[in-house]
Amino acid sequence: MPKLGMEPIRRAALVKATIDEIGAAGTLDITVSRIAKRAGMSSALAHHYFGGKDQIFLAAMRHTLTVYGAEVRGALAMADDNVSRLQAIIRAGFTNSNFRREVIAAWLNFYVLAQSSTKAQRLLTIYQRRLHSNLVYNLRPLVGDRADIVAERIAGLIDGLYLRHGLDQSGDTGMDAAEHVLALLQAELKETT
Amino acid sequence: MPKLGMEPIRRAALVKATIDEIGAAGTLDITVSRIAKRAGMSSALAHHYFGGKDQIFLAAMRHTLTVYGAEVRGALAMADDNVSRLQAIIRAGFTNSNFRREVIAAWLNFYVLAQSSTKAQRLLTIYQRRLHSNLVYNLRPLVGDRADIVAERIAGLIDGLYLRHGLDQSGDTGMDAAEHVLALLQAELKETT
DNA sequence: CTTTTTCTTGATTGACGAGTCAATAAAGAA
DNA sequence: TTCTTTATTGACTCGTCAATCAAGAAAAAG
Repeated sequence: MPKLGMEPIRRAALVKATIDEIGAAGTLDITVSRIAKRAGMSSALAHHYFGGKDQIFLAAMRHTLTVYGAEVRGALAMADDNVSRLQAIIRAGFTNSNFRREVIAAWLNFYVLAQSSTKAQRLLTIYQRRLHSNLVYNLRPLVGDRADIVAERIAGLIDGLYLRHGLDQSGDTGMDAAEHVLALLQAELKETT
Repeated sequence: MPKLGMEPIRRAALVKATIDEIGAAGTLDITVSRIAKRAGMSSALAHHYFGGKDQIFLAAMRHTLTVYGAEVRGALAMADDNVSRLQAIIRAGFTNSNFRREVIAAWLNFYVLAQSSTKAQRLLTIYQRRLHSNLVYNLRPLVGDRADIVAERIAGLIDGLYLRHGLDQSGDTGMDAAEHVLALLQAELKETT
């Protein structure tokens, strides 16, 4: 009973299933069959729509990055001065939709994938550059020349907290983590007064 | 030409080869055969001495952690006040022996492994606890109640910079990264005066 | 000079998984 | 109705790899 226009639905289902499966396994070492089963279809169909495992992973990564990007843009729209824009950027990384076990596991594994896949690396670099330039743009008026280095530091802490949260079985919420980064921001702002 | 007492030599060679292979591949998705070949022996011998792939990985991880631990202890021995002890702890993570491509790749992959292997997680937790308590112990006299939270922040930044350096093809040296963390330390110390 | 212990590997097994293919089925077009 | 396009899967191929095994070779023990 083939209904037409299945492609986008299947693709979306597979992307979601991929992230969930990575989250459940904690690894990229998962089979196409399992992903397909989780998405409610045969592995052959997954191959039909995506061509291969790599491309499924890439699509999942692209999706994760897109969701994150949208979150940032949305948060930025509601802030009007530099400080609150910076806070918005930081907070966006720790919203409930991003800061979930599966999503964090996916991020971590995308970092690993980026070590061996040029395409994955390219995607990750885009994210990093966007974050960096967003930060620098809003930091410049506040800390001048130190903007670049402060941005590096903030981005580093964000990534580090993500990494640690992956293992953390304590009830640390995303907001707790965000507070760490916001505190760093405050300290850095005070530094240049 | 079997010389006696090969076991420790073979084991060490395999551990080193494992880290190098992970570094070269950027993944844990490497074969026992390749590791063995890199260490100059047959895969059968690798199995003979270690029993299985998991145990090879665990041994490599244990080794990495041990090297790091020794580095910290050595640095601590040469510092006498709290601030310089803190600086020593931080710098130890970024020495040339630790902050090399292969080693960073290995760390990153051990983080991933820890998501699916209880044994790996246990090892990583030990490292994290040791770092945390080292930091807190020396921070307490300086920042009082904030010690715990500041330690968390410093550890997070360290891990984050590691993570980012894995991809970074810029010529960022370990010392550049260490400076970031030391700057955070300074800012936090100033905060509580 | 046997016998035992340690070291070593080539060959093999058995499982698993990515990707392909041929076949089926429904929907729309002609 | 017949043809074409889209959707879908079970079965199969082909390769890879972890793990095992049987056998050889050299040192040490007796």
